[in-house]
Amino acid sequence: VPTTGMPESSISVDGSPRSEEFERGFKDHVVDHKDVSKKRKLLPTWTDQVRVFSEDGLEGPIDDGYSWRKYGQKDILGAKYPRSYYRCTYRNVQNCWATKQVQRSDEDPTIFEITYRGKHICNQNPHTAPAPASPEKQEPKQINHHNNHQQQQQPNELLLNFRTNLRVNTEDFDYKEIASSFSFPSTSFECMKTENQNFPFSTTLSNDNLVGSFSPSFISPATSESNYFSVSPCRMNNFGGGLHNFQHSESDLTEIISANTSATNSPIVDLDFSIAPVDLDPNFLFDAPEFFN
DNA sequence: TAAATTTGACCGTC
DNA sequence: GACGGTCAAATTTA
Repeated sequence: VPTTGMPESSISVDGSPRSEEFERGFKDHVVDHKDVSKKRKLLPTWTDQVRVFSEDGLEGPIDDGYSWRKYGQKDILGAKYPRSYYRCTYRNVQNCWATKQVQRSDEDPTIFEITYRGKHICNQNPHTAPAPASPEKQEPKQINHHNNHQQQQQPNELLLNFRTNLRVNTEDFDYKEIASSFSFPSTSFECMKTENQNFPFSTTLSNDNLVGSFSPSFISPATSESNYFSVSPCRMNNFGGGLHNFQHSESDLTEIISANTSATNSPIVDLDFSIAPVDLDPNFLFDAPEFFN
């Protein structure tokens, strides 16, 4: 299959199509593949980790609010389970280029790592999105939602998700780009601080390696199972939702943050998730206007 | 019958 | 050449 004219060429840095690029990509079917590759790398990318409880009998519907169409599956070297590739159902209709990859964890098959790439620009109604039949048939949906202006979730739906899933959220973002222009939302910080005792972020992200800004306890909390960070989903929503829009990374920094919403070691979950998400703090600083596209 | 999924092939990167 | 990501024809599902 010739890949010329691949519409990915129209993807802008933040995952949103730029009209002129879009038109050019379709009219001329001219693609600079190097350019495509660069832009792919620049797409905002973040990762969620989701645990599915099969024992509670709730296999779904668990939905992240968007409609996805599977377009591929690959066996990954060194991984027990194949990786599935999904794109937005409305890719062609609404030119929404959001994609995600679902990889089942080797260590714990109930955990799915979902890597999102690109932001949804489609105008789909989250509550009319078709629900997956089961976590086995289709990947589980993450419990935390990177809420932005396009995605909201009803409390009932959240409740269902929390009952069915265990966790989680990770973020990878371009510290290089945000380091000088970005400050954490004060509200989220405050939440995390009070809730997690000592939120270990430095408010100045200025090192070559962002992970270095985290305390060991942040990366490897004293939980029994794994490297997950216990924090309420509501906080992670704010935190992640704020951050993932700023991922323009060419570095592949991954797994910076994980939230553990396990019923066994995070009893605060049920208390917290009903709290309405807090809007981005007005002090949140942006340098790049295209963040808002 | 339209939409979604499966799956082998293709392509770019390393 | 190996690997990961994507395409699209074939197949399945609703």
